[in-house]
Parts: sequence; structure tokens; C-alpha cells
Amino acid sequence: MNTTREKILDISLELFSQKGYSAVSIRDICKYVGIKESSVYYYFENKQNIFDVLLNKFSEIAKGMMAQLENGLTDGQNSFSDGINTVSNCFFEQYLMDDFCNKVMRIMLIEQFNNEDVRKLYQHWLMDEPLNFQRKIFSALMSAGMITNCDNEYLAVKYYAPIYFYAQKWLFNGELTEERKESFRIDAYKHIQMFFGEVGGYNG
Amino acid sequence: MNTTREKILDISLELFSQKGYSAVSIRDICKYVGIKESSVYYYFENKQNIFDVLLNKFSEIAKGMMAQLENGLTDGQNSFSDGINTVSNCFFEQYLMDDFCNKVMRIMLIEQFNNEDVRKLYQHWLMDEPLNFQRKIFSALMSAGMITNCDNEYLAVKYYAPIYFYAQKWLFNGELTEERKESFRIDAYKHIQMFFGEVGGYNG
Amino acid sequence: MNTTREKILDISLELFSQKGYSAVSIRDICKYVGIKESSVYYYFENKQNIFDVLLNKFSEIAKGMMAQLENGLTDGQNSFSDGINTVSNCFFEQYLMDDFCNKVMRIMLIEQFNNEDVRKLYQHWLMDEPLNFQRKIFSALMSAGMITNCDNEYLAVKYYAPIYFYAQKWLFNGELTEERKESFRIDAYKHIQMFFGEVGGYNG
Amino acid sequence: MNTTREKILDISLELFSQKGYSAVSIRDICKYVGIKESSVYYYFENKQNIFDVLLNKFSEIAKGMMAQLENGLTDGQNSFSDGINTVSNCFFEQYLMDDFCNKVMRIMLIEQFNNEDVRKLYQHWLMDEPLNFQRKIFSALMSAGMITNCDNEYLAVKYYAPIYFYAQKWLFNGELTEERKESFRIDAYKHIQMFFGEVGGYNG
DNA sequence: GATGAATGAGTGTTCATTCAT
DNA sequence: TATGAATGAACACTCATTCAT
Repeated sequence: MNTTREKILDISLELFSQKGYSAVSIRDICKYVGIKESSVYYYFENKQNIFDVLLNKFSEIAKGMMAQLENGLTDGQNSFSDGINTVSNCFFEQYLMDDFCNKVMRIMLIEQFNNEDVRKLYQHWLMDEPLNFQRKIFSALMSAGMITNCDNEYLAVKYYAPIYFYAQKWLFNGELTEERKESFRIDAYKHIQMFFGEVGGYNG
Repeated sequence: MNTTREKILDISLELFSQKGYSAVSIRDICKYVGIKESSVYYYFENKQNIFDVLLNKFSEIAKGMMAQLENGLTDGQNSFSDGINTVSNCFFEQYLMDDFCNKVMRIMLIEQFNNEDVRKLYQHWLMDEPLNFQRKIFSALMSAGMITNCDNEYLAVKYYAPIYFYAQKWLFNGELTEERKESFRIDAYKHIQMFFGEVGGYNG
Repeated sequence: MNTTREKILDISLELFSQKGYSAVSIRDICKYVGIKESSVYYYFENKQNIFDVLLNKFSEIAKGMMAQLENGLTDGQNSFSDGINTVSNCFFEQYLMDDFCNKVMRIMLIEQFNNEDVRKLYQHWLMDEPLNFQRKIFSALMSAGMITNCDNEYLAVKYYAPIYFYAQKWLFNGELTEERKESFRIDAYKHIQMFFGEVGGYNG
Repeated sequence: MNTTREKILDISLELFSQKGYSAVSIRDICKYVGIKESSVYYYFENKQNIFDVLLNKFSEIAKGMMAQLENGLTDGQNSFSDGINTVSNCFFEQYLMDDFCNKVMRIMLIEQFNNEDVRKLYQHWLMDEPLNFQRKIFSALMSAGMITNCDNEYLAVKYYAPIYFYAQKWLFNGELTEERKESFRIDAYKHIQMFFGEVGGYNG
């Protein structure tokens, strides 16, 4: 592969996720990559293009992730809690806390205000889609009679909002250390347990 | 009074809240205010100073708001739901949706990544303080026997996270129209009603 | 008198002598005087005018000084060494080391390169005139037979150059402290003594 | 070679030596070099950096010059006056009147008041070092019995002060024309001759 | 593949000065 | 006497981008 191109992407991702798009200059990127500024233009049309490539890559991954989650739903699981755990685990580890995804999410969080397209992506992948997916889960659980029928729109928010809140608290600022990841897991899993305790299904 | 100074602050607030600090130039501000760039320096030391003045003004307001909320708690209210409504109303209308506060919150949301101090402010005024205040409410309600004793840390998150989520969804991007405010109110008040329905106290 | 005007002059003199004309702003001056920048223009046409007033004042003083020195020459003195001492003392204490004169000399030293007029003043009052005066002294001493006839042009340089050198070393940079003044006096008077020891007249 | 870089240095040297550092703008330099302002930053970090490069280059040359002079002292010379002439010639032609060195000296002369480091350099290379070197010469001459023993500190000043004085008069202001150089040579060599005439050694 | 050289447009900031009050 | 308000011109510097090599 073209390692220089990859390096540019890697370092841009890292820097963008730390300081945001406009606060990172081509100079900064090149300094870390170890090339001259003009060389960037051999691989990318312009600065914006680097950014776009990163976001597109993320969109692909996110799309795959959501598909995988939906498949996970229908797969035969031994038990209800097995299903919940598999799904949550996947969403947490391979999405919110995945090195690449986490960085892109930070970028989107920062750039959503300068860039309408980014805002839509953020809204889509961090608010609407997870909520939507959660709604489907609850629908399934309701039709399976595993939880009592109710407004699953609100149920999804009730479930997802604390996770979103904890993610912002632990995962989207400062360095993504193992400690912070663990803090997130503790808070999030406790929430899930409490949630299903109330809602009724979380007993295996 | 010094209208030019006020104008600079107003327009800076507006522009900063739309595009973030560094994406707004002194030239931009002056174009809208109708003065020459050098005139800005008659009123403010430098660009950062404009920003600081806005944040300080917000901090003062936020401090006052939190004090007022705590006082509201101890004031004799006719009923429990009266109290909740007064507090929520104040927090929503005069804080999250107040023209000035809302714009500063957007600024903090944007700038928290470029600026450690701002991140702390954001964390303090939009996460820790509201959560903290909520915890106190639940403590009071518990000792009054109005809700069953339980982990009020988690209770506060359960209560506040959806509000935070709805705020991000409706109040912190795009234009703050009446429609969006109304959508927020509907979602938020529904959540509050459901919450106290479950928790036990919300029957007056 | 107009004390504000005097203050402006005093402080300008001080600051100009420390940093040079262009490195001192009207703002700087006003900060120390305790007035607003626009007020300066009530007393002076512009910044350059302050500078000119100071230089003119110095020129007057220097003119007076040289006249006084020449008079001192013809005054009946008890002895040769009395005459030399009176003249040197006056030139050192009331000229090179006088608070006002010393500061203007520093200014001229700094500004001679930006300003042709200043360079001429400097050349005149710190090189040509002292040399010229010294020449006259030696002429007088020669015709009085007190020193042997010789090239008094060179004699003047031989006499004055070390004084000029010591002045640059001790009096024209850093703060003009009593210690530095004393160092200058020691070096300069030693030179004078040695000089007249060789030349022949310095024995009373 | 990098002609543009050289041009920037050449022209900066010229302009700085005429008006001083702060009175010369990047715009000025670029106008003469024939490049756009931003191009300067391809070759130099900032304006100060241009200045520093010039001063460092001078320091190197001055160091070499002093070493060469000291070597010259110990080299076998046919006669005493040969030695003096070689040394003086070198100090005058390749130091005080050398195109590059002369300009840097003017810069130092101007900037010594704005810049403590420059003042130290000036003091070092135009006062202390030459004086020091001269002292060594006189020490050597004394131990060789070629001049009578005496206070060689003062002797050095007696020798160097007039040269310093003539240098300031002829070499450090206005344009450095051949006429002015010649005037300096005449005055300086006459002084040297007279000096050694008195001191005793100058007869070959 | 990569770079040396250059640039146009822009940024925040300083400063002497003006003028109505 | 003094100042509040404003400005035009300048300044050092940054940055994304271009293009011939």
C-alpha cells in the first residue's frame, strides 16, 4: 500500500481529533509525517479532501456496524441477557471506544458547528441511528412479550440518553485511556442493569 | 451607555456561537458592527478578551441561576409538582433556552476542544452542576419521604441525561426557533412526567 | 507653569533615553503621565514635536555650557591645574553627567542613525565642539609657553578620545548610577593627570 | 546556491545598518529583494531570525579575525614596525572597514540600546576585545624591552581610544566611501606613528 | 513520488493622529 | 484643559495552494 498516504490519514485523524479541523495546518500534519507540505497534494486534492476521506471511511464502518448489530439481533442467542450483552459490547467496544471511530466521533463533535454536513453525520450516527436501533430492539422485546408494551420511542431515549451522557463524560474529551474506558463501562453497564431491572426483562 | 461596546459583544456572541472562536475574524465582527478593525481595540484588549468577557458574563448569570434554583427549592410551594415545574421552567426558559445563555453554551460546546478552561466551564455548568443540583432535589424528596430511598447519583443521571440529550438535539444546533424550543419542551416535560410517574412522587 | 506639559517632557525624555524614539509610543508616555493619548496633542503638535523640544532645550544648554567654559578659560585662575580642574569638572558634572544632558545625549546616540539632523547635533556637541574647545585650550597653553608647541589638532584628540571612550563605557548605557559616575571620574581624571604629566604642564 | 536567501540577508544587512532593526519592515526588505512578503518565511523563521543570522555570521568572522591577529603577533616578522603595520592593517581593512563587518557594527551601534544582547556584543567586539588584544601586544613589547614598562591597561586605552574615536567619526555614519576610508586611514596611522614615537619603539 | 520555491489572501494587532465635546 | 471615540496605514506573520523540476 501507499504508506505515506496512510500516514497522512493517521496523523490527520489524530490531530483533527485533538484540535479540530481548522486548528490543524498542513504544516502540522507534514511535520509529524515527515514530508514537505507540497507532497500532500500528490495524495489529496486539498486539506478538505483528507477530512472527507476520513469521514467517508467512518461512515462505511458505522454502516457495517449497524448492519452487524441488526444481524446480531436476529441471531439465535441463548438468552435475553446474552443478546443485550453482545449488542452492548459490540456498540461500546467496536464503536464508541474503537480507536478510529472514537477519533472520528470527536472530530464530528468539534466540527458539527462549522460544517452542516458533519452536523448531519453526527446527528445521524450518534443520535438518530443508535436511538432507532434501540427502538427496534424494544419492539422485538415487546412482541416477544419480554417487556411490557409501552412507548418505545421514549424507552429508547431512556435507555440511550445516559449512555450518550456517559460517553460525552468519559470518552469524548482528554485522552482515551484504559481507566476512562473502564469508568465508562462501569457506569454504562450499571445503567443497563438498572434499566432492565425496572423494565422487567433483565433476569436471563 | 456604550452602545458600540455592546454591539461588539452582541455580534461576537452571535458569530462565535455560529462558527466558533477562531473561525470568526475581527474583520467579520467589525463588518457587522459597522466600525473599523482598529476601533475594536479601543474597547477590548484583544480578540480573546471579547471572548472572556462573554464567558465571564455567562458564569455570573449561571451562578445566579443556580443560586435562584436552590432558593426555589426551599421556598414554600403549594405542592410537589408546583416545585418541580417552577424549577424546570426556570432551568429551561432562563438557562437552556435563554438567548444569551444558549449562545454561550453553543460557544462552549464548540470551543471545549480548543480550550481547556472552556471545557471545564462546559463540564461544570452543563454537566456537573445540573447533576449536582438534581441530586440535592432527590435527597430532599427522599428525606421528605416523597420518593423511595435509592442511589440518588444514578437517579440524577436518569433524570438529567434525557434532558441533556434533548437539549443537544433541539437547542444546540441550527437556529433556535420557537418550533425547536417547543419540540424541546414537549420532549422534556413528557420525560419529566414519565420519570416522576415511575419514581412515585408526581401526583401532587 | 503648565505642569502637564513638563510632565510629558520629563517622561518622554526618560523613555526616549531608555528605548529610543520609535520604540516609545504615545501610549507609553501617557500611561506614565496619567493622561489620555489625545491630551498630548493639546500641548504638542505631534510626537516628533516632543522630541524636537527636548533637543532644542539641550542645544540651548550646551551652547551656554560651551560659552561658560570659554569664559572660564580667560578668568584669572590661581594656577594651571586649577584651570584644568575647573574646566574638566564643569564639562563632566554639568554636561556629560548632568541628568538632563546625559539623557539627551543617550537619545542622540540612539537616534543619530534614523535622523540626519540628530546625527549632526551629536557630531557637533559630542565630537566637534569638545575637540574644538580643547584645541583652543592647547593653543592658549602653547602661547603661554606652558606646554611645548606641537600639532594641537592631534593633541586635542589625544586628550579627548579617552574621555569620549570612558564616557561611552560608563555613562551612556545602563542606569547612570553613582558608582558608574565614580568609575568614570577615576578613569577620566587619571587620564588627565597622565596626559598633562607627559605633555608637561601638570605640576601646578 | 540559494540566491534568494543571500539576497534577503544582503539587503537586510544594508537596510538594518542604515535605519536600525525596527525601522525596517519585512515589506521594505521584500520590495528590494523582489519577492512577496510571505516568501521571506520560507527562508527565515521570522524577522528576528534574519537579524540573528547576520549577527552570528559577524561573531564568527570577528572570532576568526581576533585569532588571526594573535597568530600574527607570534609570527616571525622582520621588524617591530612590520608587526604593528600588519596587525593594524588587518584590523582596519578586514574588520573596521570591511563591507560586511562595518555594516554589522553600525547595526550593533544602533541596536545596542534596544537589545541587551547586542549591547554585550558591541561592548565585546568593539571595546573589550580590541583593548584586550592591545594590552597583550604591549605586554609582549614590554617583556621584549622594546617599550618601557608601564601601566599597560592605560596604554591600551591611550592607543585604542583615538582609533575608536576616528572610527566613529569617519566609518560609522553616512556612506562608507573611499574618501571617508582614506580620511580614517590618515588620521589613524598618524596617531599610531605619534603614539609609538612617544612610547619609544617605532623606529624599526 | 516528492520537493523547493513562491504566493495571495488573510489574521490579529499597534500606533499616531483627528475631532467633536 | 482634557477626553471619548474613531480611524487609516502599517506591521509581522500564517496558511493552503501551485507548479516546475
